[in-house]
Amino acid sequence: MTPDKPLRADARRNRARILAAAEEVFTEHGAAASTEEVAARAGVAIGTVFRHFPTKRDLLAAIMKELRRRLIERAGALVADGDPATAFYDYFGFLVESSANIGPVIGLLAEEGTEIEPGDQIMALANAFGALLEAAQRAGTVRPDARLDEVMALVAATGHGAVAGAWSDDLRRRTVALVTDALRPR
Amino acid sequence: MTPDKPLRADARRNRARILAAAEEVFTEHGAAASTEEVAARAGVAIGTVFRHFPTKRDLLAAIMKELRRRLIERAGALVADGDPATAFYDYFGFLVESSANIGPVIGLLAEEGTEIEPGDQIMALANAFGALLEAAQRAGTVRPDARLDEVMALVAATGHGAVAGAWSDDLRRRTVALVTDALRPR
DNA sequence: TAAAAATATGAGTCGCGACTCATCTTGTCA
DNA sequence: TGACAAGATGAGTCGCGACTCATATTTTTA
Repeated sequence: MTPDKPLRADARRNRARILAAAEEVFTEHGAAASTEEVAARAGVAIGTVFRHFPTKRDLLAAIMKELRRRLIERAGALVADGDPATAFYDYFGFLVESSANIGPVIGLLAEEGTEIEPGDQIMALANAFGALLEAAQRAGTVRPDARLDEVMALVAATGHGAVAGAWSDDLRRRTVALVTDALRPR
Repeated sequence: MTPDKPLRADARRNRARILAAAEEVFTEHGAAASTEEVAARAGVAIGTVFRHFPTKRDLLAAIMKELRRRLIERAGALVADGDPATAFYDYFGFLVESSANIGPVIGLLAEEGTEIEPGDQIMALANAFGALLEAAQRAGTVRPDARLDEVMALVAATGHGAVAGAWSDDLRRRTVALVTDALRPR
């Protein structure tokens, strides 16, 4: 992987700027924002954006990949040195909040129909989250019959709701509390 | 309200056809589907669509209004002659399933930024749902501290998740069960 | 039933946004 | 430092989809 020739210095810098700008722009205006705006925000000509990401989809995919990497990293950190009894719930809340970033992007991608990535990153995320879940179940803070797919569905749902519905911080907190309550043992 | 002159017979028929076609098309392909496709499906020229709904947004709004009307109607029916102990949960499930229709439409509308309707229909829905909630709380099947806004947030969340994530029927059922579990008294 | 009014038609306009390419600029390396 | 290749530039192309309007058709009404 990544045996690609090393980029020239300015190219590397521009690529990073574009990614950062794109994340901002798409988070603000949704994935329908124009590539031109990304270029402007990055302080770069539009041709440069297309040199690095031949397609708008490629650009979106790159952002998603980066976001997922961060999510997985965080999960890894929690697995390594979080308190098993609470790490799961911490991560749950973290994921829901992150959805505010991922949400709009996923939205359009889903609408456009095609799949983005050959799932190994998704698998990595699922594995990490699964580890947190099991640890919490062993620690007795999550009901033992809760399955990973259900829990992930809950995260996705709550995240989407938080994004689409523009919930207040307070409402989001209470809703997450209610949802995670469903996962606690009786 | 609606003091509008009576439409000509063919106009009334076409308007209905367009609405039906639009609901189908937007449900299938999301709100990004073209107006031309709606016209084709309705068996009508594109100009006719724009005569009835001067803007694509108007068309979407009309569909939303119709959907909401149905939701409210159903709630009213349940308030009138459902079992208070279970009607709330029935309606919860009904709403989540309906989201499969509403979801994509809401999505784009939210993304486009503007509000759709001066909320009285929303209020009517909230009131009806609130009545079901209170009845269930009196009947002791919903925890007394659950607030209406939280419950609506849960519905929205689960609905969105179900749409965006393309959950299987089974997964959706289990997830709804998990969520509604959070609402049962301990 | 014939004029008048309402409605339907669909080719055409317009703007926008993804993507290209001929040309210019800059980093790299001997 | 010079020359060459990698990269940057941005005006221009292309397609698509929302919306218009002159003309044709249908319903209504007197």
